Amino acid sequence: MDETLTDPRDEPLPESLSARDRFDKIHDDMRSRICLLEYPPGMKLSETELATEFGISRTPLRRVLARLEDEGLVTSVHGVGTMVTTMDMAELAQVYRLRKELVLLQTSLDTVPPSPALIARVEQLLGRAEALKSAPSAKEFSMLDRDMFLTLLDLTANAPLRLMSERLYFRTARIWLQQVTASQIDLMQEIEIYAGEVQDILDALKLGDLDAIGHIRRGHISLSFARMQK
Amino acid sequence: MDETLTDPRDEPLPESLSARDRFDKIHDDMRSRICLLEYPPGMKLSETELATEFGISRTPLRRVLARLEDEGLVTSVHGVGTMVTTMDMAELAQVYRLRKELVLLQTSLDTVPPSPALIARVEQLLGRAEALKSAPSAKEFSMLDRDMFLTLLDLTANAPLRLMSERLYFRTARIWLQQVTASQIDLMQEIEIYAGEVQDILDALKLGDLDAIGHIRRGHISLSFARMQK
DNA sequence: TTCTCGCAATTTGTGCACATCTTGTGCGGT
DNA sequence: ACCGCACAAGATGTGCACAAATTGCGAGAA
Repeated sequence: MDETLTDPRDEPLPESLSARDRFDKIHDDMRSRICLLEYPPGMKLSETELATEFGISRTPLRRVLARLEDEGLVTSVHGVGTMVTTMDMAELAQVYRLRKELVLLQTSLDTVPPSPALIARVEQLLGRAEALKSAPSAKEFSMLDRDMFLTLLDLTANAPLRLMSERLYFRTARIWLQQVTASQIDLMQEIEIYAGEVQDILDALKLGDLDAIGHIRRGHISLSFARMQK
Repeated sequence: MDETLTDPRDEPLPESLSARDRFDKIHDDMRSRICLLEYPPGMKLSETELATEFGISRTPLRRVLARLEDEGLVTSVHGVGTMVTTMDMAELAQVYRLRKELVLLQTSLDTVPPSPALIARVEQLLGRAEALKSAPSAKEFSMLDRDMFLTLLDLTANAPLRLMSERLYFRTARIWLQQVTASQIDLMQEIEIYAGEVQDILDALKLGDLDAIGHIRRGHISLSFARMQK
């Protein structure tokens, strides 16, 4: 691995953020790394290494790890280490069953009518989905799915629902990506199906039929999990 | 306030728990204090005072506060302090609307048939409810409602659903208690209604009709919130 | 009197050294 | 050769001192 002590990715880090902003940034970064399998399940994370990499001390980094542990992405054991969690099928099934229900609530509870800006964002996402057909990439696909999820989350104004849905999503996203990477799912087929789903959602958005969106997504989650199990 | 430096309540604390157990114990304790209005909304909490009271240093206590902040029970601001959060009606309404939906899932998603032990526990709770009629106490009522909630949570085996429902419950319980204490709700009336609800739930439990329980509870949550608003 | 500026007190956030716990390894006995 | 125990290495957990940030108070000028 490389020798850079400062964060080597993205922005050159504006060097003066509030403590809270620093925390959020590092948390999102770590979560992203875990969900994109940069830190695969079972991997041991070193507090001191991560601290020096982010240019902070162990104390604030431990707060990030504590939150990731609350979210179920890592587990820390005294004297042993901090490991990225894994998930068995039974646990995964529980999360998927719950997500299937919550996705309906996302388009029926405290909904906000889709703004033109939101529709434009989905159109952009559709473009990315179409582009993936000619250049398949599991990681790009995963990022697209994440952006799509976060975009559609704006359809509900119910803050607790948004928070819980987000946590559940980030809990399972990496497992799905892992299955794809292990070729247990045919990537090209998934992309085709996904592009079709985005198109359907976009049509429903333009019609303002939020209920339809909920059921489209529910069906997609259900089938996606079914394909994972086979 | 008194001068005791060690935890004055419950057990004499077995003095040697694992770090994780200590954390959980202090967290549950703090959450309980907040939900029973011992620490009312807006109250400023002192890290150093709490640390000395629990007989630990600020470092592990800060971890507890961080988790409570994640759960939305307190907020910490650099240079200002840590305050117990308050909730406006709009936010409260969002949580209640979501809880109304989740309570249905609790008796329809990954359900486990009610064990005789669980039924016996509910029968005990019914006894407590009846006893409250002759000796009304807002705090006792709140603790009864909490125990009832946690007991019925055993009807679902879906771990993520259990976790989320629990967090949402502890988020609103104190606000409800606050309204009762402020006499904006007639305590005696609430107890009567509640005892009736427990009886209905018990009957449904004995029949194994979980779906009925979901709708009984949903109705109760809905009406309870309606009475709060008036 | 009133407004403004600045300092001091208080509180949370951070860095670092040390305590505690687990695990692997190697030595010695059987 | 094998089993067991003790110790060392390395990880997380804790305590403490200091840094950073906000707020309130008070002195001084207009």
